[in-house]
Amino acid sequence: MDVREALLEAAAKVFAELGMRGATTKRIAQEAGVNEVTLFRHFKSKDDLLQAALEAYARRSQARTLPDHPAHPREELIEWCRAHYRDLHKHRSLIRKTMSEHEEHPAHCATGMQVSVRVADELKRYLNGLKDEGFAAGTWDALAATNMLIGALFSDAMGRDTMPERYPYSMRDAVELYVDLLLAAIGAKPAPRSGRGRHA
Amino acid sequence: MDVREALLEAAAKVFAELGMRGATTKRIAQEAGVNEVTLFRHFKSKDDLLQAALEAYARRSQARTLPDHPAHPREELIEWCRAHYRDLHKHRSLIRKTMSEHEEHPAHCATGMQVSVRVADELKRYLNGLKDEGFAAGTWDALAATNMLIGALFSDAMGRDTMPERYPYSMRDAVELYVDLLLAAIGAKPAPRSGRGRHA
DNA sequence: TACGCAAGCAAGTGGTTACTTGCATTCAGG
DNA sequence: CCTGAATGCAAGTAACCACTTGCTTGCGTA
Repeated sequence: MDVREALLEAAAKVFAELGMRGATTKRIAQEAGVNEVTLFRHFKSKDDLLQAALEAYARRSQARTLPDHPAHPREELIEWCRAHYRDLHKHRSLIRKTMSEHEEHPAHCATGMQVSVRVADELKRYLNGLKDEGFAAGTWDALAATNMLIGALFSDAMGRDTMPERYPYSMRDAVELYVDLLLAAIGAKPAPRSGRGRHA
Repeated sequence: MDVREALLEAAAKVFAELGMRGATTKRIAQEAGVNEVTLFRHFKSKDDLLQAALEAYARRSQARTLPDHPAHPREELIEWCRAHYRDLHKHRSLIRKTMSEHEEHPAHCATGMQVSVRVADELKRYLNGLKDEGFAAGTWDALAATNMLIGALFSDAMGRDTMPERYPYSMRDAVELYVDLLLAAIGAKPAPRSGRGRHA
């Protein structure tokens, strides 16, 4: 079923550009290189197609993992955040459109947001690990710290093109800046200066 | 010109619900309690009306100010962030729609984003003041810290209804949690415990 | 009273939308 | 060679869209 696959991909792309209302069946079919009628032979409605496309997107973006036991917090966090940031930035249009569908198509919205929820869970687990294994002192809330870091990455990835004046530093620097601020916030030791940055 | 005012308000409301494509002239006129033709007598096109409505929104949300010279950083920040968070949460639908218009209507998007840019400027100024006047030690980047705190507030306000599982704590607690994390991040003294929280 | 302005109303225009129908084409497998 | 499934194509339907036109109505003011 190559056609079905092409339609899902085309739907996601056109949806990212034009949103739910703007993504017409005609345009999606064109993008997929098939006849509009074929679209309706594979999916019973436009809504059905978009839902499937967003589910495929959510399934495709598998969870990036952080180590079960922290060893080099700064390096590990930076590498993970960089990967997460790349995903956010790459799919920023789709994410923006998905969020804005919350009022009219809550199901579509929820499907797209699954990714963020999984990502946040993973980071929270890791930060709790930092606390448990003595890498960070103090009485901070792991969930709040998680949401703060993910929120910084998210806002940066969403706002960098819509408000460039707010983000004069590079995307690469951004991740390090946020991670270092977070590490300071949770009272993390300045890191046992070992093999620095060996990230993709 | 009471009708014009009503149309601007109605346009913003309907746009927040349905987005640019969903906000039909018929629906906006209905919401404003006037005839659809009247809409076109006041604005030369739907695009024109929406642009004016977003400009009115941006103008209306005047800048909240932080003190020129910090005295009680924690209290001042919490009060200011609470006000900012309230605005974000109140207008979250409109903000989401505005952001998602970036590809198709960059002008509308830019107009709506002005608010955020002004808010970020104000916070950055204040954080630099904290550094200059010895309230916070260390070598942190004021812009990154600004974007981190605003990003946390923004993501929370946008995500609280679309991803409730990520935000089990109350909106009120959220602001304090983020502010305290930021203060720790920038090495702020735990505050000269004076007259606590006297916020609206 | 007469004028002019703002608004309402009914109708229409030309275009687009999601989705359907009927029929012709291609092509792989028995 | 025949069958059946997947696709293309042309056309059509009923609804909706932004926007226009022509005419009427109400109201303040000169």
